[in-house]
Amino acid sequence: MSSRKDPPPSRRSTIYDLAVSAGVSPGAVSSVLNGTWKKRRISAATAERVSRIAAEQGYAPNRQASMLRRERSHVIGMIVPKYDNRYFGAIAEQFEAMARARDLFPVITCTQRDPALEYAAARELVSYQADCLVVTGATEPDRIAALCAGAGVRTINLDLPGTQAPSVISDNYGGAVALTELLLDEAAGFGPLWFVGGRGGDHNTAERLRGFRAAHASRGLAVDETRIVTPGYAPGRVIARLTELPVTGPMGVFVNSTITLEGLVPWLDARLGAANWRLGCFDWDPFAALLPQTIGMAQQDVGAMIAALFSLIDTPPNDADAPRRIEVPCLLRRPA
Amino acid sequence: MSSRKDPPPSRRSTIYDLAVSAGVSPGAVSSVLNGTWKKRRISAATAERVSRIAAEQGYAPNRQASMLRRERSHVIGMIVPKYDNRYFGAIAEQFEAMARARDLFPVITCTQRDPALEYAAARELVSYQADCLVVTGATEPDRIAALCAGAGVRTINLDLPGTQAPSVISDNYGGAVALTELLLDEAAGFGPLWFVGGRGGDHNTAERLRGFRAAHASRGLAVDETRIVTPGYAPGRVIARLTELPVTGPMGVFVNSTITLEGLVPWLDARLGAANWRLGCFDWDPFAALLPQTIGMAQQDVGAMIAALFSLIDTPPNDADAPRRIEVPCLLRRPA
DNA sequence: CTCCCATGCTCAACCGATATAGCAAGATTG
DNA sequence: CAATCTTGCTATATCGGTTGAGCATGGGAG
Repeated sequence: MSSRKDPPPSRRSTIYDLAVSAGVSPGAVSSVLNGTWKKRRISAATAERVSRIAAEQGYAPNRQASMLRRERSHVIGMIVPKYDNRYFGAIAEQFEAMARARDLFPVITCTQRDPALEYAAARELVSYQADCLVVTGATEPDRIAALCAGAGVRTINLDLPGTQAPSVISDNYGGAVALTELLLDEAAGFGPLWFVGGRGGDHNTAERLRGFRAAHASRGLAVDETRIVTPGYAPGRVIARLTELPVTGPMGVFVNSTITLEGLVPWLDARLGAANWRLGCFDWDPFAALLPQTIGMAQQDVGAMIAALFSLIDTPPNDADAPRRIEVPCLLRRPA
Repeated sequence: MSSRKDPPPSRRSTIYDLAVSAGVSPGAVSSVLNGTWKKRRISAATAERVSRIAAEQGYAPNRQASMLRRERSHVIGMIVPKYDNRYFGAIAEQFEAMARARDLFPVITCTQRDPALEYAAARELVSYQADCLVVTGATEPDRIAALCAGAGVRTINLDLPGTQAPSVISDNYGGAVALTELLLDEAAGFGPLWFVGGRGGDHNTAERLRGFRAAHASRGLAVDETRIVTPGYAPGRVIARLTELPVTGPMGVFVNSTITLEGLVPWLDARLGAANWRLGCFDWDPFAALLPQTIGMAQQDVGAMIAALFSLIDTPPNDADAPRRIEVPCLLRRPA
């Protein structure tokens, strides 16, 4: 029959309830449920009985109490700017999966590219006793690193590097060289290349621009400096700047993010006609890859980046004075 | 000079440290920092002094300790299937933003469309004492609702409805009617429409199919049952099924998700040629909207859905026996 | 001058799990 | 048969905030 009505339905059960049901002490219950029972010399029979009763009552341990007492919380935090593109989406998904595989509890929070929110979110995650915080694409990673250092929380930067903590980033330079060379090959008839999107001060944009220039230099080609347009990633700002410039005729464009591309495509189609421009984009999107103008996309290797990230997390930071920087090569994707 | 070396750098400071620094009791510090100091008759002067010292020492409260003692944790959990499309990305972002605006701590976890992981993640969030759990696009929402009911945690279903808890979903029927009518208008020359993607048993697919049929019926058109292909959302399975069918000539396709579409586009382009097919898609993606074959997209109104979700969260569930279902109209988007 | 109340705090008992120290009973050894 | 070891547990302090109860002090009323 249904013995489902026995436990008080209002409050969730604790190890004390289980202890009463099982006729043992709360300490014994605790050690059974957290797997330390062999070390604590609880008999297999008792362990089995307690586990069974816990399962029957649908017991779920109170992590707050557990974390309060334990040394490490097993929470691993991540802040991420947005979920509106495949790159950060993949980062979040794979980070979660790898964290779970290590029995860590991942807490990801999205900061909307807002520096104040980035900092506030980092504070929150410190309050939640995260053992480690992964700072993704942050505008001021070092400020967050300082905050966490004060609280004894490890930080690792992802996507954009910092100087106070180890960083895992893409080889933006190499990816940009490859993408630029592809554009120079395939969009040769579309005039000197444009470089569109990103912030000038931003490390990734600077590196990609360096690659863009290097690819030109290696072919003895000059870069048209008036065609470098980096007023930010937001399409609105990019288009506003482009509108001020004499944009006519065929265009070959190195687009610095899918976010920028999203607004750029309809604008260029309207301005030039669909046949009169070609693009290469840093970052990959499956539908953007299918656009007739797309020549190639530099896909950041999220799998390798997250693997590198966890290799840093797993190995203790033996030299505090030399924050490492790991650069992961990009994958150049071309339409099928 | 730098008084930064005074506190022990190893451990983070607690209210007890602050109490010593400020010359008051830990209880007073607590009430100052959590805003209950007026009610507890702490003087403004003391409150200010304590706050200042806390800020100076970079104090961050231990949420675990706080949650352990408090009645409500202020944690609000969400499980979400994937981050690889705009729909769930927008859901996650807007959920976070609204939760934060209410001073709740959102914890979102991604379950990879895996029923076992959905259940495990829900258990975890119960262990983290979430006050409320939002179950998004779950295959077995009622199983999770039962789990949470046993622990006294409220649940609300999102995207896919359940019977044990209130649900906020799109008006899939209405959206499908509108999208089908658009296809019947604009892809009239492409033969009887196909309906591709989704699981037959899935509530959303069933509703969209109902809308698809209704739009045909209202024009006196017959639906070709052999052209309804719903072996799941994964492009691989859809293409495998299509490959068995006599797919030739022009096609007009109602695509049941951007995930399906992602694999379908290159396949149809290769099979039919880019000019010989048209699509309407349930769910929106900015780049998919730019494909030359796209006639329209039914965009689920995430803003309205999340608003409805929080209206349910904010209002107590007065009638436990009648779980409400809120259906939010979709937005029909057409290429510019 | 006493009574009463408001003010501004302190005290201490929690919340639930963890971990160290230790106790009782039986098995083994000399 | 005492001494020692092993087994299988219990008792309890602790993690860091929170919160109801309560204790001084000072001002005003009677």
